[in-house]
Amino acid sequence: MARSAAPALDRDRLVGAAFALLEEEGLEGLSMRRLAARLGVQAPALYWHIADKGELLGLMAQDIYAPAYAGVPHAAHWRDWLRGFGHALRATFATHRDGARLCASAPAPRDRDVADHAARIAAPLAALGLDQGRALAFVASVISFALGWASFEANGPMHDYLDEMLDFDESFDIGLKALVSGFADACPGR
Amino acid sequence: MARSAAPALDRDRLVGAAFALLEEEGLEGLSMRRLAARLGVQAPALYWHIADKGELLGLMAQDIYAPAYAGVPHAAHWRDWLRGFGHALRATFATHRDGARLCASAPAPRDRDVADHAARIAAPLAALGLDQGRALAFVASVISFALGWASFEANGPMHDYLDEMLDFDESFDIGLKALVSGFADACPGR
DNA sequence: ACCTGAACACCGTTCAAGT
DNA sequence: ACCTGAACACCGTTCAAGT
Repeated sequence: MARSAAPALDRDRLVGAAFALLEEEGLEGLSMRRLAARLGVQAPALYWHIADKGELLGLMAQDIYAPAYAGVPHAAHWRDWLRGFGHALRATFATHRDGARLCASAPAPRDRDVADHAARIAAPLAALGLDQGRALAFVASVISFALGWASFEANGPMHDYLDEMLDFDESFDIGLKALVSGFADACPGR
Repeated sequence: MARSAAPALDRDRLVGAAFALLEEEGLEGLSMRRLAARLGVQAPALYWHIADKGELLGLMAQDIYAPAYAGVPHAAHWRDWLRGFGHALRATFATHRDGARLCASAPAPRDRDVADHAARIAAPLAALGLDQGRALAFVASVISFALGWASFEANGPMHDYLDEMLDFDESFDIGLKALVSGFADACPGR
């Protein structure tokens, strides 16, 4: 009953090593060949487990976004939830080197059930009384802002000067607060 | 008095051809070798006119941003100016294929006088009564939002679904309005 | 089922050498 | 001053072949 040896690789080991490589070398250093070398394997071996580099980036992006959704503290109002989500996004982008750039360049997942995905994303806001249309629009706005801010902070055209002039954390907070409280105008009633 | 022939290349021709190539092939197709081929020249010739690909991307990013600043309609209030700027940014990102991705990935210019640059950016808002600190923070927020929105729209994790659910132009407008009107809270007095 | 070896069609960049 | 030829050190990906 000798079973054959377990495969050396699987998707989890692959993605894990990719994150380690990203941390050490940054996004430009994240090549399939280097990843293979770190795993003690030849580059083509990776293609048994994933279709192409785009899929790898997509898996990594999911792992970056996931804790942001999971990490939003309980909120009594959808505005509080959005603010919490914005801060969680900023934190998760900061956790991984080049995290925002990776998420911006990762292709959208192919096979995912997008309707289901969108429903899950809108769910926390729907539970707080927001219709799905507005919920998605607001979430999209907050993600865009956080994503854009991280890109801008990393290498925007006036980074050097802003670095002296501005507290990035505080200014992000101001922008996020403004964005979310401004959503009130787009909501009837309250 | 026979003068030597004019050089075949200069920075303007180079950047112009780069934009044409970008339009046809997208950001992944914008390689130094293809650019050289389109100009009827060998790749190393490009390096006489620019230091590296980063500099080329930086020049292109400037040409993308510039009309956004120039195209903001006259405004009586800094909030109107910011909204106009946001729409101008969205328009200019849409004008060039992969415009936002290019701007997000272009390295910051090296030699520029950043203090002067920032002062010029803040100037229209300063003329409308805003202090430079807030002016920069607000401009940074609007750029981040527009940049992030364009990235998100291009290949965000829920693009396919949003495409059916959401009018991107309208939702951008809602987000921009929310952001700008929310800045009132960060301003004392009015 | 899972991985290797060799190859294909590319990159950005450097540098001596030509004119 | 401006450009070529040849090279270096890489890429992502495919595919027959091995085990």
